[in-house]
Amino acid sequence: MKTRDKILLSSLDLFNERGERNVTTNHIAAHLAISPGNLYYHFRNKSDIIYEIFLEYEKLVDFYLDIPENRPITLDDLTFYLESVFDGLWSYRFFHRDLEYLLDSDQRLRQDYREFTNRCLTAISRIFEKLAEAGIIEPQPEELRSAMSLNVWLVITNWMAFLKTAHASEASASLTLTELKQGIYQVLTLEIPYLTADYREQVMTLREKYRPRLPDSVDAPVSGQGEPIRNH
Amino acid sequence: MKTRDKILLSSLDLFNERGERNVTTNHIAAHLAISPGNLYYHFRNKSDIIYEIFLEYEKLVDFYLDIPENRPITLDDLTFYLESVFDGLWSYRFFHRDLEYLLDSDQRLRQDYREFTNRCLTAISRIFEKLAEAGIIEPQPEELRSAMSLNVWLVITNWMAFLKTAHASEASASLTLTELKQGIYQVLTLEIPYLTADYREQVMTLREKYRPRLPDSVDAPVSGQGEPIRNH
DNA sequence: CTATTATTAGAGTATATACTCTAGGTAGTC
DNA sequence: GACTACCTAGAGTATATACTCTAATAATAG
Repeated sequence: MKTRDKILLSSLDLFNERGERNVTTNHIAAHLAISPGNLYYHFRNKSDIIYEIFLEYEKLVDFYLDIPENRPITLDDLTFYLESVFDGLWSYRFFHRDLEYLLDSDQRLRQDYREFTNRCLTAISRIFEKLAEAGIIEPQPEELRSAMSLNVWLVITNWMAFLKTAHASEASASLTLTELKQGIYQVLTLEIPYLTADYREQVMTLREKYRPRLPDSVDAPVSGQGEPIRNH
Repeated sequence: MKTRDKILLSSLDLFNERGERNVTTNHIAAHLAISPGNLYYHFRNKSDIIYEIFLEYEKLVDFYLDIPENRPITLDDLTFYLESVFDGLWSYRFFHRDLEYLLDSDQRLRQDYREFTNRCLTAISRIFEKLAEAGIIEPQPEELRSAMSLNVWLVITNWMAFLKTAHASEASASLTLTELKQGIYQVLTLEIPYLTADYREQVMTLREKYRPRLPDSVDAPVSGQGEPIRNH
């Protein structure tokens, strides 16, 4: 594998694991056992590395969110969208964590991310439209649909961050797939009221699959003392 | 005003304006025209400053979210909660921006924030319950109510961040009150399906007040080139 | 084989950052 | 007036960070 690609991969891993803020170019080079000079031969600066990683992320999500226009949408499609998007979020989770800083540091990224967001919002809205066409949800006026899409976007893009903050320890290792996928549960919660009678059962069953098990519950009552603090 | 309090105020201002990451203790001291030594006489380190600011924030929100248990809840109460919470978010907006990093750097903060989140979720859930008791929304089973509360929390706490990313320029000055309050519009969108016939009109009218004006619309189509980039 | 280009090492640098240390002032109190 | 507790200045420091520079080594083309 090309050094350039190794740099991108390692950077992504380290960013995800420790947060972009805590990962320096020297760390990346050290992790790959290459020299800083070598790293800077392949990338002009840290921003460029991040930008290229974003392009990959963007491509991945755009690929997942390609809505077929020649056939009706199914519940399987919906499941696929949700699973894929959360997988993508997981793979590039560092990105949303430091988003504001990253956008402030790179105007290209800001511009591209803006357009990316708009594409996603459009896609979500289109999915709602097609779900309605398929008789899975009731059709909604454009204005409501776009407000709902925005809410879906907010829940999706911030679910990971919420999970991290809800945890008693900073170790990302403690994040379980169950918790991650509980994001799907939350998104489906948004759709419940709009389900048609025909599909209500099916979607509720689907949602149930992602329901958090009690011991993991993040919003459990805190009447007790909570876990004791470790590793401080 | 005591130097200690001036430090807290200036820090909050600078953090909000430029982001915690971009504000050093030296900046804070310089901004107040005091020496770094002076600053460190009053605070052991940067984390302590942030922690105290969080305590203020926490107190403010806890105060706002005090649910009266001796009388039914009204639509005015709901408006007050929403307005207050968004005002609070605005005043301490730096906090949610760098939340993950801050929690990773300070275990006290992590623990407190966890409990704070849980109190807020409980309060939101309680508001839903009382809205149902007041006949404003249909009563919902506990499980749905808590999932909905979590969604409300996600929308509220991340609305500001979304706005910032949706903007073409990094200048926070460009954030308008209209946009900020559009967060309320988004939250009320979540409640629409649950409104009772009796109150539907009223709530929809309330929501309409926060509806974004078209020129400011953040999710406007991007078919054009978008605004030209300035100040880069 | 040679000339050119691509890649790499690794020492080095300018700047920044969180924080320390010492010495000195100020305000109140007996 | 002297003692004490509080407050402040400002120079200084250890460490980190993003990035540069030079020289050497591989790879490739003709």
